Amino acid sequence: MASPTEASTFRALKPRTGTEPGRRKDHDPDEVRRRLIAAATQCFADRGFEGVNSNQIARAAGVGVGTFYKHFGDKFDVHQAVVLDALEALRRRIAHSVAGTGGALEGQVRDLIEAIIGYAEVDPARFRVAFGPAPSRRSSPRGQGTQARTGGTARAQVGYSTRVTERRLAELQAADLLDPRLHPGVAARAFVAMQNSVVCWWLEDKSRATRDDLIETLILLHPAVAAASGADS
Amino acid sequence: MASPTEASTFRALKPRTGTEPGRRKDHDPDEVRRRLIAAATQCFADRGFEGVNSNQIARAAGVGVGTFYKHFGDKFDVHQAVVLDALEALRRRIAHSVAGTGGALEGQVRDLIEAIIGYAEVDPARFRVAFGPAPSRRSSPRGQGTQARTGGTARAQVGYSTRVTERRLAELQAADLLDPRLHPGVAARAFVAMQNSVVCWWLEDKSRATRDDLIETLILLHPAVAAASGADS
Amino acid sequence: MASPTEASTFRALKPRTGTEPGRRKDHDPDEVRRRLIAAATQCFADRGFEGVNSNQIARAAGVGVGTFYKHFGDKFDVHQAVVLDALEALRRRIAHSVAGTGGALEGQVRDLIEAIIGYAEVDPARFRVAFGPAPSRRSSPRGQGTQARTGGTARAQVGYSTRVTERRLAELQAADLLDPRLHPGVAARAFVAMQNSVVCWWLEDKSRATRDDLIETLILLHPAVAAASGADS
Amino acid sequence: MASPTEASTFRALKPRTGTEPGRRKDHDPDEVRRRLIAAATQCFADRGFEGVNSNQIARAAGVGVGTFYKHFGDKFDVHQAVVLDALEALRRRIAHSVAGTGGALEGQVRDLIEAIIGYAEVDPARFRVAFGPAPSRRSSPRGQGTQARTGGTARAQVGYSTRVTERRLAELQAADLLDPRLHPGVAARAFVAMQNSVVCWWLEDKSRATRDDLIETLILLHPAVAAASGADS
DNA sequence: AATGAATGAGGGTTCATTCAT
DNA sequence: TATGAATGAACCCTCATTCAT
Repeated sequence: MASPTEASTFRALKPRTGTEPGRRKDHDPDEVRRRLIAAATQCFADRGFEGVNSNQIARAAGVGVGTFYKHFGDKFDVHQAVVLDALEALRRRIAHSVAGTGGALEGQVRDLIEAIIGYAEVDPARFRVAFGPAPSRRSSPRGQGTQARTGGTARAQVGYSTRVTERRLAELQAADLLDPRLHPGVAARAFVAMQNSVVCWWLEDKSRATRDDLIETLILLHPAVAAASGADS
Repeated sequence: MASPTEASTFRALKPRTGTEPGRRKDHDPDEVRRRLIAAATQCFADRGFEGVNSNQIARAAGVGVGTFYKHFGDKFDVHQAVVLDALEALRRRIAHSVAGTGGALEGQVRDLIEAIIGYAEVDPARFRVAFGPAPSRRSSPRGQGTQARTGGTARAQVGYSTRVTERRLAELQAADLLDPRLHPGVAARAFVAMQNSVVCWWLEDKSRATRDDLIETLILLHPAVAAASGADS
Repeated sequence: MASPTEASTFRALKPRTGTEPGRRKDHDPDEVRRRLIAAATQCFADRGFEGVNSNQIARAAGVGVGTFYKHFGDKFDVHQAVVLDALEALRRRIAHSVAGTGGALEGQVRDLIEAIIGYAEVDPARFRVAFGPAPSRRSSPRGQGTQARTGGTARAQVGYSTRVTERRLAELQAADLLDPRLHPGVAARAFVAMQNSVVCWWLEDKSRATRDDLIETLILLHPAVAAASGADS
Repeated sequence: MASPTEASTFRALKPRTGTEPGRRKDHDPDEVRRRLIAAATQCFADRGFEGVNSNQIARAAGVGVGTFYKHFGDKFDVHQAVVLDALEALRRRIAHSVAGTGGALEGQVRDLIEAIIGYAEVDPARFRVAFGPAPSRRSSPRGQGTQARTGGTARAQVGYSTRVTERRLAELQAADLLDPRLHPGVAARAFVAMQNSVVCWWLEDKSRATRDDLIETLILLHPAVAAASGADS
């Protein structure tokens, strides 16, 4: 009866397409979303954007693939979400940190950089995913052939910080506190790139430089300090 | 400068096999390799690293897929080769350009940056491929399971320029010409990142800033200028 | 005509549960079922049977997926229901239309065809769904492995009209009013196929032929007319 | 040495992504294509268009999936190819068959129908696939929402026969040999639909009618015969 | 040496179906 | 009773890689 032969009959009946569904584990509707984002962050940080796939992220979040696609259009979408979350968290941290500071320019810059590095230390995985190299949306599956280079995600990622910095530099320039030869747009982009690159690199192996080396160096290279005019530096 | 040690960084560039004298332009293995690299550069520039595959590169080079694999282990290998070639070309350009310059520090920096931008303008596709965001080697396929983050290619790419810059900064610091708070390793990395990011961004749309804005800003932000000590700046 | 036997062909049309008197328009199970069928009809007409899924139909009907499965086993079931409803509506229309007609054979055929086309014009979406190409039940999922070709739905769809027509033709043949070489079964099937095909084609773009062209042609090709014996045509 | 531990090391080396390739089984480049078409024909005939997938077709043809996609864009493409091949084969058969016939209209029609049925008998699988219900291209994977209804394949399938028939009928009408009330476009479409439907139905179970019943009935219902004008019929 | 047809693992995505609420 | 979040098998298709020619 319980012969192997019968066992195979059993197997033939089991498949029940439609699969084992919905034992609710959680109740909060976007608790799942959060779990997915967290899982994705960890996966991206560990194995790189290209090194993970949607199934793995879903599994890591403890949900089915389908659930992943209920929440995000694709892998790029989750990445985007990670970036946006990180940006918001960082923004809050900066706002909070700079809040008190009043006058000294270098003090402000120091606060900013301390905030950034503080955030990177508190949540290194998220920092690296959000501010490390941006994934480029594979031009298009079955698509026609648009330019790929650094997809829209990158924009969002770097765009915000860049714009804020650019505006600040322009103000300083208008107030004659900054070398007029400095182009705010270029400088802003430059600073964001250096900051992201350097902090991610440091996170990979903190023994590469001390926290202070990092901070002091970034301060010295921040456009507002590096190109400050007047009797400053 | 062109010491044997440094030369070794540029592995396998033109093995210079004995075929030289009677080379039939089309079947010279070197020629094929060059065609493959050129095709890859164009493909990567046009559709992004992720947007192309080895077959397409082979086709673009006018050779069979098999031939591609005779010359390169995979897509990453060609990319590596593009980077190496670009690095060598840039190194030559810089060497040539800076050669004459003797004294003024800022003058040297200016020459360096002019050389970089000059190169970017002369061969923008190659510049963007070599100095734009580095491809990350997908961990799983054929891979052993290592950390993915910015693969070995990135190292090579950014490593050389970084090391050179770092050494230069250390020298300046030793000569008391640079703020001692600046960490040469961090600063070097920061400068290379900003330079790559900013120039690639500019190449995408040159109307974003004038050539001069770019140059002046990069000079001002170069560690050697930004953190120069003494009555200089 | 409306004998109990025939009525049984139309299974489950409006179970007429006891809820009738105090029915809250929105929660009457019958009302829900109707809404689902209407939504399905529209979806199928718009995007094709393969182009829609059960969730979309449920959403279009303004109910949850679960509710869909309370009423129908799957997509094929709703399609079946649409067909059955259409068949019933068409049957009523024909019954009504032909009712008065007494003698002339061609007159009867004309009435029949006018009724069909009239119905197609009144409710083109339903006509196309019910009488256009029948969906074929995918064999594997949940399926046992039977031959797929034109699933059971098709049977119902075409079967009724065909049987009625076949019987009618057999009668005419018995009365010596029809060419004896004509095989009623084949002819009935042929007529139903041509009628469905032609009317659906016309509905896609009515400028393809005038309504009259359609009617006259279908009459001429109706077996009872085409193969009429005697001094008729 | 040959401990279980080591075995697992082995396993880790084995996968060799890239898979067992290219032992050439055949040499003719489009022998493979033919095999794929034949396999597809059989699969479609057996399990319906929706009942098969590209992997199954590939396997049935004794090739890998990749090879399938080398030859056809997707499942619809093979189906198209089957249709086109069938159309061509049928066209040749008809051309050959009707060649000799000179005068009598009914004789021509009989030859045509005999040819069609002859073809259906010789290659029933192909006939059913090519002239049975056409697959409708799933509006679009990830697409926007175009009208789906009977895709382009159907067009090709039915279009050719229809156009030929239509032209023929128009000629007869011009020659006053056909009832002027008959609309050639409608009639042609009607005939093709009835013929396809009836022959496919018959092929499913030949005991449904004799070969002769089929032929005689189709002749009687062919527009050129059914609506012949003059003292003919 | 060069070729390119062939390969199949694996990625992205859909959807019929269930069941806790 | 109605809901709809959750599920994962199954689908389509790509592409790195091999090897017979």
